[in-house]
Amino acid sequence: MSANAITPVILGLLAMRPLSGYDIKAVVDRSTRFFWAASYGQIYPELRRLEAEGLVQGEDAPNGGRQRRVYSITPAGRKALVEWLLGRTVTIELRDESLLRLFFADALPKEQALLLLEGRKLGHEQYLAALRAIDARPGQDPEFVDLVLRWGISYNEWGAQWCQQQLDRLRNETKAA
Amino acid sequence: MSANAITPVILGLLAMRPLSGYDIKAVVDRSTRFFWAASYGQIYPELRRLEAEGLVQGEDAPNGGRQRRVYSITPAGRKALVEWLLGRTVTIELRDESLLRLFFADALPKEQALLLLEGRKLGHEQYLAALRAIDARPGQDPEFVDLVLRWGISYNEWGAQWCQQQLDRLRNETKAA
DNA sequence: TAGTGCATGTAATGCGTTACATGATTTC
DNA sequence: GAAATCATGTAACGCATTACATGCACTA
Repeated sequence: MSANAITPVILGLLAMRPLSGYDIKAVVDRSTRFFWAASYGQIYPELRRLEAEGLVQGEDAPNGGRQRRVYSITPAGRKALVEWLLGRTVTIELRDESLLRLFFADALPKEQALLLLEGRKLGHEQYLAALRAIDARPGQDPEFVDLVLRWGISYNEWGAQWCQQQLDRLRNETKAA
Repeated sequence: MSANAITPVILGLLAMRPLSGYDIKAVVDRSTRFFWAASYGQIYPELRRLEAEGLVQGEDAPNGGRQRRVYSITPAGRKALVEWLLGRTVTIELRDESLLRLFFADALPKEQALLLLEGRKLGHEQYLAALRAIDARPGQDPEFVDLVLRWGISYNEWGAQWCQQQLDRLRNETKAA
């Protein structure tokens, strides 16, 4: 399997149930997008490539006159998915602009630098609200899908708390000095 | 300032001290790389562009016969940096392959799925070791640079603990069932 | 004198996003 | 009948990484 970034996403989602390219995009936008995004420009060509490799199989399933092609995973596709799941992890990339700002915040007066920390805290809280809205259906999802959602919630709770702690610490230092 | 991804990194680092393109790459590889990477292919062209815009200023500073050009930030560059620092944050992207695996781990037998969680925990612990090695010089760095390093350490501590908690929980559930 | 580190730079490549085009169906 | 949603697909664009090219200086 010569993979690119969405390959495992497609195989992983199709391993749960058959989906069209459109469906895949919609599911990604509600789930993995938080740590792994995807666009049509990747999905459709990749579905065709995976079908040519025999890892997925497409079937025309129009809704009335509206064309629609639904893909299922093949046994070979399942095998490729498991191999990827058990292979060695490489990518743990974090691209966090708010953290970058914090890193350079010494260029600001202390007051304004603390504002950046408050902004970051707010970001975590908003993210948290979005994830909790998704969490409205307990027990609906497969166990590990749910686990990752919990991760997102815990991470943002932790992140907001961390910001608050640092705000308290830095404000005390300022006062003490 | 028409900015791309490394623009603020360059301005931010030059606000601390003058550096060559080579230096910038080296500093990034030891610091921001954990949440914001950079390559020569970005740095050198961008330095020239920023110089043309008057945000940085280069000066030839050869080491013997070895050419070398050191850049400093200009007042206009400092202004642009502060604007970026106070502007609105957008990018909070997480691209975490280990999380993606966890998300699809229902495709594996429970035993192997738990192995993924253990692998993630190990990843956090290794990351932690790398960050603690950097932490060997307390008080050497500017306050907020240090803050971000602390963030990295706390984040990985939290992440490893979270993995352990989930491992305990999932193992108990399996036993109870 | 061979290898490593300092130092700059570009061309090719790969990749993903954005924007656009098309058209049917459902909903208000 | 307009707007939103379903549905597929591609071309252009932007951007960053990789690989390569060059050459000096130090050190083992």
